[in-house]
Amino acid sequence: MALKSIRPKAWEAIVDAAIQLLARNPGASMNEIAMVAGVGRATLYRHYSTRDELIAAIFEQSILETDQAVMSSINERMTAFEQLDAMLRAVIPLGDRYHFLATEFSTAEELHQKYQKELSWLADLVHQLKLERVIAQDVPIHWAVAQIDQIVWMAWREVGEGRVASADAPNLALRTFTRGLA
Amino acid sequence: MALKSIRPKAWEAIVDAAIQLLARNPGASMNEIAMVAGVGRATLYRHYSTRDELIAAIFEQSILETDQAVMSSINERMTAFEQLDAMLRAVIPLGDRYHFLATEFSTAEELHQKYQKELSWLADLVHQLKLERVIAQDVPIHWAVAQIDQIVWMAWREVGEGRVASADAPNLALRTFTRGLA
DNA sequence: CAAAAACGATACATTAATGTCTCACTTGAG
DNA sequence: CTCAAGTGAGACATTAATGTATCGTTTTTG
Repeated sequence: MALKSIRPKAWEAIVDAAIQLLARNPGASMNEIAMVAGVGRATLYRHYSTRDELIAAIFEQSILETDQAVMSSINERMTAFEQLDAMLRAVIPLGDRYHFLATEFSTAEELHQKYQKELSWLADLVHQLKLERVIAQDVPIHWAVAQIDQIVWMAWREVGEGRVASADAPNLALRTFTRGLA
Repeated sequence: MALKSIRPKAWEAIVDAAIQLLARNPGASMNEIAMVAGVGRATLYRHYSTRDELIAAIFEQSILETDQAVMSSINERMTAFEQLDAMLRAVIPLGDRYHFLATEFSTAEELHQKYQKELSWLADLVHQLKLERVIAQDVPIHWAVAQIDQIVWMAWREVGEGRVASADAPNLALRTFTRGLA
């Protein structure tokens, strides 16, 4: 039963293509997505019968992947600072997926709640970073959370454009977040 | 001849509404824009006969306003650091306009060149900030420029959402840029 | 006040995307 | 090999946005 399929399953290719396109251009059409996924438009609709359904699937997938990446790179014995470091290293390569969450696509209530849960995790991390004196007390939590979002997306993009080596990106991001560019 | 019109001219209301909407949602329709501008859809088309034309006008207007705001708040005798400070104070209230530039809307060649000119101004500023030792030498210029873009947009948004006082925003932004959140 | 310009509302053609459906073909499991 | 499931191509209806045109009314200007 193992080694079933050499090439990726259709729905994986579709979700990948959709994330890739929609993260950069939220108006991308189903046609474009199907083409980039290397799949007929009809097939796309067989898997996700509406656009909203596709977006919900992407959302779910994005949360799953980033969550998994973060959780498997973190353990209880780490300081908050070490967790931030690990989190950046794990998540920056998934920058497009991460950014898809940050842009809060659909207005569906269920998705919104899952997203809020993710955000509150980040807010907790920021709170602990304050306790560890990594972050100053007077920085608004929302500001710090937003800054993390932006830096992850920036790092992913700069790597994608070839302006920063992928090995350097997490260091640059962590340093920019804590110490700024000075 | 003075005191001609009490209420703002139509094209101003249109451009304002368009910037406001398109900065948040690049897919906003001409209908929405007209409604928010408090103007009939036909009137919108009388002023800007295509969507692209409207976008070009917004682009031009955004460059004009931000350029003007920056230039009138800066003089030759300032250090680069002081210029950065002044620039943030001047530009953050225009965050939506600024962000409109940063997202590089249309693919028209002429617009792209004007935008590049703006970017190179920023790159120069970053270069001087390095000479003044405000920014570390090993930070990629693109990274610093992108970080300024993001911080301006973040600051404007946080003020708009009421999470940060408008008086605090420029300080927070400047500090985050140079010293990070530590 | 009177002519001219601008406006709102509305109808209309056009275009592009969405979502449905059918049919012929490929592929994989038994 | 054979059958069933999945696929690609494409026709089709529907919907929403774009852009054009007309008409009666309001606003401005001289």
